Amino acid sequence: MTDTVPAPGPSKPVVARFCPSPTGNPHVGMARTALFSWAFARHHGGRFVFRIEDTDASRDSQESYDLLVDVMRWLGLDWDEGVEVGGPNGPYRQSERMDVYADVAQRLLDAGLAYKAYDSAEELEERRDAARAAGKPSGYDGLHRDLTPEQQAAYEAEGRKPVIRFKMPEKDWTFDDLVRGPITFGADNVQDFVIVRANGQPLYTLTNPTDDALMGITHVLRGEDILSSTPRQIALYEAFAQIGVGDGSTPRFGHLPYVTGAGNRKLSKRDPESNLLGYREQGFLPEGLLNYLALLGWSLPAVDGVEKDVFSLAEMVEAFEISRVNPNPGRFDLAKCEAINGDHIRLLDVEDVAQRLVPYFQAAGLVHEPVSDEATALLSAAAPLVHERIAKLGEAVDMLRFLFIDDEHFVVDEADAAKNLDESGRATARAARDALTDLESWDTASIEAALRSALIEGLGLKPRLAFGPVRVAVTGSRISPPLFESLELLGRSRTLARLSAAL
RNA sequence: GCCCCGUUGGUCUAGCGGUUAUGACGCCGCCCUCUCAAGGCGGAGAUCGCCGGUUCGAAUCCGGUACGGGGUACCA
Repeated sequence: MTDTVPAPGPSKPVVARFCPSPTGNPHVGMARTALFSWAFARHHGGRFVFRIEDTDASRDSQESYDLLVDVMRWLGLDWDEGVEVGGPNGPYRQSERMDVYADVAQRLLDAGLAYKAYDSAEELEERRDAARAAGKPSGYDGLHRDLTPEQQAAYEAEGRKPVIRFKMPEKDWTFDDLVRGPITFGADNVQDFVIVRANGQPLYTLTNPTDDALMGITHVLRGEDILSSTPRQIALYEAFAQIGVGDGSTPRFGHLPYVTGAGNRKLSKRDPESNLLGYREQGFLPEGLLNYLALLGWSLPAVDGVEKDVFSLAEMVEAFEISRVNPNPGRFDLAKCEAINGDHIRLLDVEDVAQRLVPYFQAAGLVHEPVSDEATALLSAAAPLVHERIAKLGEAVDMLRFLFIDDEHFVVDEADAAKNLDESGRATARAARDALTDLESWDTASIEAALRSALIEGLGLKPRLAFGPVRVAVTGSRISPPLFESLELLGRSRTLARLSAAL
């Protein structure tokens, strides 16, 4: 359980996968699972498969599917095989593979490894309650395990539709979890389970191992929530070996801890906090979000005793050792996520920042489609002013609004105006206007020199008091990007107009 | 009820039998400074869930126990 994880067979290359079901919005826990599985595959030079498990028509949606693909691409977690890109083991949407599952189920039935069970929901519940009351595990009791053809016919005659249950071999189940080490489930605690519903639809319990076997998956990294279904899947693999589904091997399993939210609960799809799209809308960088998510349960090994918590995907791939994954759940801390994201923004070239800002300014209606050369130039010139001031791209919009907004829509924050543009503030603004009116050269250095001379030397003001009124009058807020640079970008006429308007 | 997993400052995390228990986020203070940030420096904050055991020595190994989480579906 330390160091490199051996592949199941000798020199068998790693094949990992991510296989969400398309329900609701993509969430952060999902992204973390995808990231770890992806990083594992990439670290070992293996393949990464992206499959969609849409076997539950009542919960799955096309919209959710589209979002999933979109978000994986946005994150930059590329897949070698799977949905949208195809591959040798397709199709990769389970809804398109129903014939495969029907065939596998039939073969399990034929081999006597599964059976039809006719229990009604009420009967099952009754017996479950009884077992519970007796202090025993509450799974299926195997009542219909060995029905005779006559008994089956009798149930059929009653009009009962059978489910197909897999016949669990009676033995203890031990597997060596990639992140948790050896885990054992006693024979009594893993009962026969349903693999095909009464209406003929296969369940996850069947489709997931079937596809993993058929797609040659060697390492299954998934959420802790399905840890306890692992013995069933292992049993199924052993059955597959008998009926010739897959290559007869069983993958290794690793169960990743939860990402929890504000309480201590697993972050669910319904928590707004967990919505991946929300992070994109706010201006999280994929590299920032992924970096933070990586930190939830994993860390880059220290080099010379120095721990590094801001890193690139490439660095993660290089160092990603599954044995370093922490088994205990981690709470999603938005403040830290933002801090890490801010670090990544600062790591970007300014020009890159300017480009990435475009969609946010468009969404705010400050830049229009198609993007004009002027807008591009202004954004490029303005990006340096906010580059180290934002933690999320979206924050740049408010900071730079004064530059992009047309003069009719420009508004000054009332509270800030009240404080900074009182009588003396207006006098300061007037002096600033006068000093700037005939300035020879409209550039940052000249503007600064002129204002310092007029306001600090001329009026004898402290810098803080001198520039406050100008800042509020021109940018609309007492908090702004650096003043002189801002004025240069705004231009002389607009600057003067705003100063005048403030008087 | 039964089964499984987990437990190091508020949060994340390092640690693999001997450390003044690591770092990050957050918080507080100072410096820088035209505001806000960024950056720099410093600080507070952990009897490593608890009880026993092994050992010269335990956050690290073992056993209990408490608490938290998950499963126990014709969801995944």
